[in-house]
Amino acid sequence: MSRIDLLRRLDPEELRRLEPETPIETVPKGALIASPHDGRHRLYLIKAGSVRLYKLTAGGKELTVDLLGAGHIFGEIGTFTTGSDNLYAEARETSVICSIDKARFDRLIGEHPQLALHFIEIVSNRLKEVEEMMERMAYGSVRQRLLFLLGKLTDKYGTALPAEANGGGEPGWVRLDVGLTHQELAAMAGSIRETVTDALNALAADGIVSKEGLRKPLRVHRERLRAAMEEG
DNA sequence: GCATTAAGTATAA
DNA sequence: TTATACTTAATGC
Repeated sequence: MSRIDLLRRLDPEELRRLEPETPIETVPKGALIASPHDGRHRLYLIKAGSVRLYKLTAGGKELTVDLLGAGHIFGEIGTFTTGSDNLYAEARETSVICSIDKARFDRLIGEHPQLALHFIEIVSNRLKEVEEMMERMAYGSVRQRLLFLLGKLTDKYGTALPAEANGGGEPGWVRLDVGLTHQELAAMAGSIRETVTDALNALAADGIVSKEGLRKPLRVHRERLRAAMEEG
């Protein structure tokens, strides 16, 4: 959702100057990077790896809100935020995270006003995406919601698969290498595991997705997925 | 192995 | 569609 590197617009010289001021740390898989309780109001930039953002539901369960990869940003500084409050951020794999505090962010914005515009752009895109999600969630069937979710995830994390890599040598497949269980997909799509299992199997029967194997990445056929979403 | 977790199925509500 | 429950498959210790 925020697949834009906030700082990429700075010239290399600026970045070098900023380097010593923005702590870069390597966090191991499974580590908590930020939580609502740590009181660390910072903006985080993912240099490498991937991060899962989640919040706790009333029932105490974790609800995955978003998955982020290299170049994405998240966090909250002062009154600016890239998402809702009460978010936990967990490293899904060993990741390199760089963070910036409010004072430094403010100064950066002062020195590079274009960064503020860029920041707004990122937040706007996110808002747009969330509204689209709400619409789908409210009016679509589980199949539709799942298609939408898979589409989003595929756009963000899909890696194109060469035609030869597939059984029939068919082109157009994309590998979706997110370690999400049916359980998690269900929570994200507002359904339950069993229904997602069925829906996913139905999609597989329709040739929209295909399984590489149990507990292996899913493959998604972008065009057919788009077409299936059109069908309402 | 044995326990734990994920996924697949079945059946009732 | 969802809830409940049971089976089967993988994975980690």
